[in-house]
Amino acid sequence: MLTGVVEAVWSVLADPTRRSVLGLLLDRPRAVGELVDALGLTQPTTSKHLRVLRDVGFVQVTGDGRRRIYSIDPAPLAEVDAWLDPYRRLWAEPLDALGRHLDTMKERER
Amino acid sequence: MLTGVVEAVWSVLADPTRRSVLGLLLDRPRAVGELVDALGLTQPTTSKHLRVLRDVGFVQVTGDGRRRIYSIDPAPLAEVDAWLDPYRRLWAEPLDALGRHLDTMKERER
DNA sequence: CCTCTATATGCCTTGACAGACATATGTTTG
DNA sequence: CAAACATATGTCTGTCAAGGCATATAGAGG
Repeated sequence: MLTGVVEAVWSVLADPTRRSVLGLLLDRPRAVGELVDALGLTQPTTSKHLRVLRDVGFVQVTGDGRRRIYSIDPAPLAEVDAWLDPYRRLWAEPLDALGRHLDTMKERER
Repeated sequence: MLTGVVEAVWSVLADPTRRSVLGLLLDRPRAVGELVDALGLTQPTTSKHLRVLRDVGFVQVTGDGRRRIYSIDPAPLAEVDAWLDPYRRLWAEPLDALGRHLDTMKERER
């Protein structure tokens, strides 16, 4: 429950390349070379993104000989899901929420 | 459904200050001054964050005289929720998903 | 052991962005 | 309308990170 990690989760997801990697790994685990081809980036650049993803716990790596197979780890995404939770009522019962907002605005004085 | 907007949603949420703003507005709509006090930032800096949030649709502003009351708009958050959807099975049925992953790994040949 | 292949790391450049300060815009009140 | 208040915008600076290239590490095969 390190607070710095929570912050990191969002910055990891802020990058579209890394979200693409997660999309590819959602399909199935993949070796680095596959990801390089799919992303159209350099191998070093790809490896660096994988490093970031690994550090924050989005992916796990299992060594298959000289290849490294990366697979997804859902824990950080579950954290995002949890963060979203208190906001869900806003689109779950939109009319109700709107009414509550208007009431709150009237109640304001300061 | 502009693709650039989807990208923007994540970069908006990448900033902890802006996530704090959303948290404050989840409680109730607030004027800029309130947010300045709560965040401990300069008023211009706060206004710039609000500008970003507004541009991407996270907040709406309603003018109450010289004050500007900001309230939350859940649409972009719902987009994040939708993005998360395909990943949810990973922590909804973890054992099942793990088994499927292992199977997929064996299936790999290249 | 030397080479080839697969992946990782170091260094560098460039661009984006958060924050501060100064200032502009707009609104209320006297 | 002038002054005070609330908010917005412009400009500058420092930081950080993404991407490329060069290079280091590590396993596989001859």
